[in-house]
Amino acid sequence: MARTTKAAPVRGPRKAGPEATRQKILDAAEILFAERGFHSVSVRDITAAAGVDVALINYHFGSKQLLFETVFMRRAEVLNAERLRRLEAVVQRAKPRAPKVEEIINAFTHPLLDRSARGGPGWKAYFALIAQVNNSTEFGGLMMTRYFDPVVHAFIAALRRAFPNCDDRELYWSYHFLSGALTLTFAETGRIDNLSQGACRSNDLDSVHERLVPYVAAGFRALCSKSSAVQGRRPRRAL
Amino acid sequence: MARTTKAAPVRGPRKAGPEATRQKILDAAEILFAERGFHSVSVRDITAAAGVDVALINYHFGSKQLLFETVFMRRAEVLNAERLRRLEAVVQRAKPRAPKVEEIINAFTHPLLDRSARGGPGWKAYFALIAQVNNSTEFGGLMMTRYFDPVVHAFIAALRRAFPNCDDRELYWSYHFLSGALTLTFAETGRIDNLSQGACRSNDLDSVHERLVPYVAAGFRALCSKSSAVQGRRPRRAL
DNA sequence: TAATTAATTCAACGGTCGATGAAATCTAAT
DNA sequence: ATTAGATTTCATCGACCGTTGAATTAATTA
Repeated sequence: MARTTKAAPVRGPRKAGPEATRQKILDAAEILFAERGFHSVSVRDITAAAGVDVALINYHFGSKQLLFETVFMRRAEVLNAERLRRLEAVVQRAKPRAPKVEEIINAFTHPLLDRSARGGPGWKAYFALIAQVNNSTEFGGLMMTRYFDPVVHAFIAALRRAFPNCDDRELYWSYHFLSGALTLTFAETGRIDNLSQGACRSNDLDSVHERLVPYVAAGFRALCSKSSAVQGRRPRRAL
Repeated sequence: MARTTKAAPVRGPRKAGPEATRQKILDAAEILFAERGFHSVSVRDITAAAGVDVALINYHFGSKQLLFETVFMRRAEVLNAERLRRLEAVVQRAKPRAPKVEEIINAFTHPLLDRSARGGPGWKAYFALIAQVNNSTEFGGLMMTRYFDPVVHAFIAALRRAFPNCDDRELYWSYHFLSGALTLTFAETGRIDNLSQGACRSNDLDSVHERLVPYVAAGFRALCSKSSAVQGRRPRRAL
């Protein structure tokens, strides 16, 4: 099994070493999982791309599945820390009032879209992976909940104060729509490029963000503003 | 190879026959692909669930990949026909004015959400499959474009008349956000159930639809109404 | 330097994968 | 009933899967 002793070398930079191996495996796995999904990537694909021996995945991570979860977790912690920090900053700056909806949404989305746009290929692959996991019946509910629930709850709490008369269900469904729009953006499937015949580009994340924030903010306001938008909308004609 | 002669038996109901075999395979494949994804389902899984011999997948469909595309195509044609019909009806009824945005969106989404809610397990699985494909880097851009572009172009055209002064890019991005929100809904991952601690249920598609339409309509209006929402919003502070 | 442990390499395990050729069975037309 | 063709069954192909034990090398400690 993997290292059972001596937490970490705690030594300065070294020529190579086990930690470098771990990172090479994680980096290669991240990109391959993002491109082709968990099941269609073999451990031999990963170790070949990382330039290491096949046995090292099981030595360092225990199994292919645990490697997958390690990939997923690695960057989640970095992200969540910054998202909570930004959210807190926005809330403090607006006190004693609630922040604008756009500011709350931006605190939630900017740390993601900014890294996908400018964080390098590792981050780009990571978000493409998130897009797959979020929409998969197999992993979706469990893994996203495990790693991202705290930050989402903080996000919802901030919005709850911005819409004090709003039923929680409206907030949750509004978040659900934001989540779908955001993760499809991460996937960068190229579909919008085909559809618009080049007028829009999947990888132009700054353009997406510029539009996502007002779009979603308007959606939140439509559902969550005081007089519940859904209840008294119209005689509830058949869907 | 598969049937090369005699287009179809063109005979009344029969006890079994090759067409029944084809349908049993398609039904089993649809559910398994939706639950676990293309690569983690084996042809033996499918033929076992369908109660037929392994060799029949290659005999009737040529390969596992072609079976997948047949599953994808089978219900797409039915859907697109009804969506175009509904859109046309909405446009005709509103003449000479453009229909309300909500009506256009509803013509696009209702045929999908209604079947996912009340069409039986085959339809439910089919939409979960769509959710996976739409967000996958591997298949997303190509397959969605191949099978759904015509209806999306008709949908965009109707919205273009509802927002006559709107740049096409705003329309395409707005559609992109709708697509993401809609397909995450199809996935029914159970995430929103966890997040809301039961207040919202992934499988309550009527509640989602009630909220999706006004949410998305508000988003479209925010981006697409006359004075371009993005251009003159604010001094374009750094994202 | 010798002993100890961590890290890596190598070869192989049993199992499953998608696919297919040949034989058997069934159906339809003569 | 005979024949021809469509469909199904069966056995098996070579390739690849995730994982692991044993041997080897490198690093650390005594």
